[in-house]
Amino acid sequence: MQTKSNDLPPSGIPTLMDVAVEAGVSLATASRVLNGSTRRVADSFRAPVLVAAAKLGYTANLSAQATARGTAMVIALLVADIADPYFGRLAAGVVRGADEVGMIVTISITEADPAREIRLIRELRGMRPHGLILAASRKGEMDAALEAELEAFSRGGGRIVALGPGVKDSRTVTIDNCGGALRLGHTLASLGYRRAIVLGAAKGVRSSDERLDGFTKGFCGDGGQVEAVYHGEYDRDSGYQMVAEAIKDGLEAGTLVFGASDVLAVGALAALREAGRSVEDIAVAGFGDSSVGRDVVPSLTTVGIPLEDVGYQLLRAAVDDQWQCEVPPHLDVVLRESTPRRI
Amino acid sequence: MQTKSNDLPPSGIPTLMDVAVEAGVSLATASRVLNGSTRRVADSFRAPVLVAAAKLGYTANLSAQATARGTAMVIALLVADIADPYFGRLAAGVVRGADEVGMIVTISITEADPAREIRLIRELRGMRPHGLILAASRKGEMDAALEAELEAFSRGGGRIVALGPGVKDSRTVTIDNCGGALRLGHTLASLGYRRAIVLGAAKGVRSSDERLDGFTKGFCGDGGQVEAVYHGEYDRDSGYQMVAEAIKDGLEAGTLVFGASDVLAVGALAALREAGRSVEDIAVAGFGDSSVGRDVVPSLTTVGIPLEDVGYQLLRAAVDDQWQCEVPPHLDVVLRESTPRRI
DNA sequence: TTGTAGGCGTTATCAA
DNA sequence: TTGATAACGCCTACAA
Repeated sequence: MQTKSNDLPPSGIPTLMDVAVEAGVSLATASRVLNGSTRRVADSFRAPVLVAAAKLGYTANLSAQATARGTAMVIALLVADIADPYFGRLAAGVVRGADEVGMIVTISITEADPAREIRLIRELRGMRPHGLILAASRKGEMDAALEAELEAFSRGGGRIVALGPGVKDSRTVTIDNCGGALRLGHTLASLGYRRAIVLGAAKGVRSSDERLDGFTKGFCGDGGQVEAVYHGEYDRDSGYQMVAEAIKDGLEAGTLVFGASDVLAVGALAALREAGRSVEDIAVAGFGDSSVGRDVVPSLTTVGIPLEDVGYQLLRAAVDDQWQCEVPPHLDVVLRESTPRRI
Repeated sequence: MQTKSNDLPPSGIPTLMDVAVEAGVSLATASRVLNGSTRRVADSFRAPVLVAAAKLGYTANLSAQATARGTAMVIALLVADIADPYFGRLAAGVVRGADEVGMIVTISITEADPAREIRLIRELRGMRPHGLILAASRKGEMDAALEAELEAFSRGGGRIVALGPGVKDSRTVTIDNCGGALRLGHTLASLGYRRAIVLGAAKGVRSSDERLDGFTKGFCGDGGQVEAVYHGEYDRDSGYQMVAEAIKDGLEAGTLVFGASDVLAVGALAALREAGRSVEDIAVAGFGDSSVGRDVVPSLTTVGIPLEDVGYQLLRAAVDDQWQCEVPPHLDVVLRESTPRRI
């Protein structure tokens, strides 16, 4: 039919060349009509190409496209643990946004291990992704090796987006931990609470520090007093332990327990229940509004984080050409049964 | 220093060529030592290449590699909703396995929408991924269009892995819903329960049907009796509604409520609590062992699914050359407070 | 064992 | 506007 003989894709998958031949146009023309180009092509050429592509079931080879363009339509997302619903919700927002702009999201798990994170970035870099989203909660300072790796990525034209400040060469999206916790402290003080103990992750974990600080500001600024600060890990058992210890230390009736994360608060609830102390006696509040807070008994007062929105913002930061730092989303206090009114 | 002048990577990112020049060897040699090849190269050549690569911070361009090889070191994972911890845990297993073999995982969300799923597969196909993992719970039969899309992928040399049977040209990994539910029914009957009502998702959702069937077999085979079957959605509110209705229909003391999923059971628990009925009166059991079951009060009896292992198996099925169907992992019954002994 | 050269599927430059 | 043709970065027969 044409000069070239192959009519059916020889190797299984039709290529742009197959389409061009089938449509009787040049490779360049086929490329222009099928894959976004600024240049216009006459309808008399455009139509047959479209027809041929549809008939052959053509799909652009993204790898080839990426090699030719020098960058792939890929966003690499790094989280600490995708089994954790916190990161799951975040990832959902990222993927939704990526879908809107025709990007593909790869996902990698750092396990909160800096060395691992570096290795992953190095591997990922090989894909020449359009953007790199760092959402693994980082403890402490940036490693020099990490910085070098990021610098290399950025020098290659990739965009770096970080959840939380402190990453060089990056656009940053923030969660207003401090503000949310402050409002929580304020609200609870206004409910009549005057004494509190607070539970955080290890010292130096930023989100924990911010939440503890914010809570303290809000609570104390309104007449409350923080009587003890415990540090552990961000997990349920740790919350349990810390409160068990607090009980041993002697916990006055009417005290409020604030956990810097919902899992901490849930652990606290369990410890209190086991010790036979009710919410009328010792109240509990958490942070994050993970789904468990709704189903636990008593249901948990907490601060909601619109994680999916945050994920979406992270993605926009990665793809928008003229992006500018938005104000972090407002975090709402969610009052439930675990903090009954005291006055 | 060499014939070619460029010593520093001109465009930002060093290429294999840069490494070869720096090391004073041919492109082919550099390729062989850096990127896996069966051929051996003398140490006197290997060393300088390694040094040069390290010095330049070389990373293979995965896209170029993929175009050259015709297939990318990528596994495309499709789930219904990554914000759902169920899929989150599954994804964690997939990613862990992928990491072991140096593969990258892309993640896409079907929202349980078949049309969307087809579109996604079509897009993904362009990446020439090594494998495609279909883990979005499918309701009903396979669409012909989907089948065509999968066939095209498979014809191009890609491997298809599905969670649950019914997908053509695919390797299948199964969750033993029926067996797990059967054991649960059996166990509860042996605890003294004799009457039950069961809560499922919509008729036709396979996992729900299997769990309901299995439970019924186990429970009735052991002297129990299923008195009513309710169908709704796989979510908490639906569980709440169905039980609220059941209460209206009249729920005898001593009855057991089995929800085909933990979220259903948690909703059931809430409805019972609101109606002032305790676990001593009406017991509840779920399926899946999602984390909420541990923290809810009373804690929830359920069947554990090792979802991360399942994810890992899915990945192995995608990458192992001589894979063979393994027996599905054993699901353990997890007895907790929501089903106190009746005898 | 090493190097040369052609090919992978696209894009982009530059004449026509 | 269209169409050759040279990149893009890498792999791999094939020849040395």
